[in-house]
Amino acid sequence: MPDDAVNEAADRLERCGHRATPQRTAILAALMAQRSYVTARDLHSGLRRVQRHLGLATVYRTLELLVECGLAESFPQPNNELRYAFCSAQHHHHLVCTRCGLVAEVPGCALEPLERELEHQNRFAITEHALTFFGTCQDCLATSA
Amino acid sequence: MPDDAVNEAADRLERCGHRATPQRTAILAALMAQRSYVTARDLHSGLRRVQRHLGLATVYRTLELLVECGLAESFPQPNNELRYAFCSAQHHHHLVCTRCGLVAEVPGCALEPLERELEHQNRFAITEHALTFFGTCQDCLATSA
DNA sequence: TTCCATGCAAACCGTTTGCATCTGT
DNA sequence: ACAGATGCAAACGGTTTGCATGGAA
Repeated sequence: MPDDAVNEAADRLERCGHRATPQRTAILAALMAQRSYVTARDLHSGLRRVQRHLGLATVYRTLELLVECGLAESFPQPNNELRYAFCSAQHHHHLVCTRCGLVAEVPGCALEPLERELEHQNRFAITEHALTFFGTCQDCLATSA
Repeated sequence: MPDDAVNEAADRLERCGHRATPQRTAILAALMAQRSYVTARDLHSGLRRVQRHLGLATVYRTLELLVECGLAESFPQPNNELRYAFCSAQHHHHLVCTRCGLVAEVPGCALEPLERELEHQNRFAITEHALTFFGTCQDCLATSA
């Protein structure tokens, strides 16, 4: 992950009124370096190699902050844990590989006509939606072939 | 909720190789009677009025069973709890009212052309997707007006 | 009789909170 | 000096599990 991308994200954190401390920057960089969505514990154990006294609570608090600032998204799992992925600020959907956990962003949205139709049919004022595609990524397809 | 709908669901449970015990049928009927998605505890405290010794663990185990048989869907919440809703066996999406929690099914799917396009663009074999719309239902719209 | 299902309580585990300490401004 | 941030450990809360009992085939 290039440093300037991390710096840009750290700037956004400050613009939201929060300090970009070394811990937070490290957590942010670690999250941005992931290919798949991860748990707080994943990040914590990875980062402990570098920052020996990093607290797990700090990781949780930072991830919550990142979500609040639109820098991360949380994916509640069926087994009751939260996985996090760095994400861009604009609207997007996700492709999740069910084999390796890779999460890719799909920019843009082609759902608006459908939303208008549903609103009319159901008398429902739609304000947001969540769309995630599950499947197998290119690498995993290659591995299994 | 009409009895025959409950019976039909109970039959499916048996076809999946599980007994339709009085507890399970009661939990199923209670779930089917909900307008919104509920927690295991919600169902448990509601049902205790009728079945005084119903165990919370039985509710959890039954809900897991219903999901397994395609009779219910679980909605992991950001605050780390699971909410459940009865659902039909065929593919559908959901409309969730963020004010009252109502969950409505939207039958059918208009996403297949989009999926084909994404598969091609991203070299990703899509096997499923989850689509939920959030907004305000008719009743809540009326109340706020 | 055998196997599945239940109720109860204890264990589990991811997450949150309290609090003393530390750090940058 | 002050407000925000951190680390540690304890508390929390939803969910799962162990186990003895109960019930249907």
